[in-house]
Amino acid sequence: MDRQAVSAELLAVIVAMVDDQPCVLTLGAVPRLPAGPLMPGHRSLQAATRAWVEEQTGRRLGYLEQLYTFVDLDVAQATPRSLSVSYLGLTTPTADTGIGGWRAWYDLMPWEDTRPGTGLLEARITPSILAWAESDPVQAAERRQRCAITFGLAGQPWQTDLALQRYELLYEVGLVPESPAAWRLPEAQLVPGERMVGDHRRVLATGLARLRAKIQYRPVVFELMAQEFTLRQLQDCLEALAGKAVHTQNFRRLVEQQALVEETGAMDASTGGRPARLYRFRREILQQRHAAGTKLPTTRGR
Amino acid sequence: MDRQAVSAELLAVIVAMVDDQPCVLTLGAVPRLPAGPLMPGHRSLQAATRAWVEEQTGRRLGYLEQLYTFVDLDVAQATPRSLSVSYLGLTTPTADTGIGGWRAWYDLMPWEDTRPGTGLLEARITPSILAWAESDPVQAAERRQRCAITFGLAGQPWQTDLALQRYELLYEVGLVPESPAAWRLPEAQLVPGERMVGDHRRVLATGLARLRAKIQYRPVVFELMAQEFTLRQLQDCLEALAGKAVHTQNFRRLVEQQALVEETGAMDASTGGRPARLYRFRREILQQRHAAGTKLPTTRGR
DNA sequence: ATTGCTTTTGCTCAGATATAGCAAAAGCAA
DNA sequence: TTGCTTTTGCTATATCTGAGCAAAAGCAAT
Repeated sequence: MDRQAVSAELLAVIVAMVDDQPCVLTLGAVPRLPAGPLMPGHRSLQAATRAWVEEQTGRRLGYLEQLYTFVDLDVAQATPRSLSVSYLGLTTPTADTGIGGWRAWYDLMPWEDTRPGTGLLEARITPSILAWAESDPVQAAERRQRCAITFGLAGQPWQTDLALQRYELLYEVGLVPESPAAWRLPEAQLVPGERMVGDHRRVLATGLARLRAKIQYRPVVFELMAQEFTLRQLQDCLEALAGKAVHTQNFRRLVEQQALVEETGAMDASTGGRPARLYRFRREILQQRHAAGTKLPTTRGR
Repeated sequence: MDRQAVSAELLAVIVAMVDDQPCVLTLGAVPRLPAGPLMPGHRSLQAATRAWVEEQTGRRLGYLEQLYTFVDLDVAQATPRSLSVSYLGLTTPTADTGIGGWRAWYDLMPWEDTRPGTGLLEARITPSILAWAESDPVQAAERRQRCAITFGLAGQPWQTDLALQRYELLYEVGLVPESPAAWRLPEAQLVPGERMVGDHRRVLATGLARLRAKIQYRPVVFELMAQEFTLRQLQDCLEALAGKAVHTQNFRRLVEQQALVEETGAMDASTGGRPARLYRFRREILQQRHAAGTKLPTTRGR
């Protein structure tokens, strides 16, 4: 049997909030995700990932979940060469920066932040992808639909967890420099955002999408929060992760109703306005029921 | 660098409805999942899985999605030996059975079917796991909670998509024969259900859980249905997958409201009662919006 | 002290959804 | 025609959700 022996590599998307910005742990000048090969002595893929990240960054990891596995082909022979198993990890930032550094994930994919601001979508991306859609008369209708769904055009809602689909579309259109289709466009038209080594930006998009989806049905945000926090800080964190704003009062109602948090009794007066109560995550809830996440109150109006 | 070369194996949980029973494709006398190594010439993991399943069973696959990747350890040296990438696939059964055969998944894990019937849970499982919980005074409270959540005891609702957690609990308690803890119990106390090769039953549980979860937020059931079907057949299918019954009228309202299906105009008179309209899945919806799945109407009372 | 600004917190209201049950419609079989 | 089955339509009630108003509680400057 022509069974193929390949090397296996672990790849980690490690997320933390730094200065109220969602960041990802990267290494090197051209950013790359922490990674390392599977080696003898590793008892599991998860343990191996932990070991590599901790060795490369001097940081302890909390939450860690498997993302996706894909195969790297040998370019010349189109033969499997190595297997990459990617993981998503959540932590709180520590004082020492270790070897690696935190990089704001909206510097790496600015189009994922739709909070009031750049106008990047309207000004740059929408025209480009729509032009691409029309450029092939046969598939135009289908392509238009795809653009509308992934980027929330034509009355479609913006869906935060379609991050991967959006990256794939930009890649296909050639709007990111790492795409083979990028030569078709003048460099000035490319979408801003720092590129990464290999297909790491794609893996990052996968992690982003997974995190945004997961947050909605499992209480994982708290892995990113300090021990004590105000509801506003929690909201800011979720808004930063989702890249969109939510209705404050409804958000509070949702969180309190679910009994995800409890008051510590202390207050935080450094808010600039009325002092806010401090809360902590009720860890017991993980054992008391199969707790849901923090659904973001949506807006009706488009 | 002591980089480890391992072999990679693909493993597939292929599901179809056969005679209104959810079944999984297995091979061999002691059931095992279709599998095969990653080989030169395979362009992707997904393609490799397709190839293997089609070769081993002579069956074309429709939907296919990656489940999970884990590493098999060399028992003696605790060194990684091979990587298994598991997939979940959905099809409709064809007339020819190929080499493999369909096996009802509730024969493999009877406890996952809670529709009126066996009383397996109350009579056999609940007492055993509660006894296990109490057997360690220190962890008793915690264990009791875990049992209650995973198996829906003490007022907790039964959650269909905790199939993996339930299997893991049974494994830990030693109620399944493949568990190393099974020696502690007399064989008559073991939970019924055919065992599988290696840890395939665990992989099956993973697939089951994923399918049950996925059905709720993406319209994948239709991959298991015939071209045309009555709403009752659709409901039967979902009930069989979820292993629990739902309120018929509300189910119909949910499905129609979402515009997931459209009438074909034809009727099916073979129902035994009033003839039912035939429907088909509106495939367009996949392109028109990011369509949701068929949420199962819940019941308030426990 | 008062005014203005900010943020937190409490509350309400209308529209939408969900659960549950009643009952008629439409077939077959005895 | 009667009894049985399944499909289908409809309604009452409870709950949830989106949206907005406004008071409470701090700080800073006047």
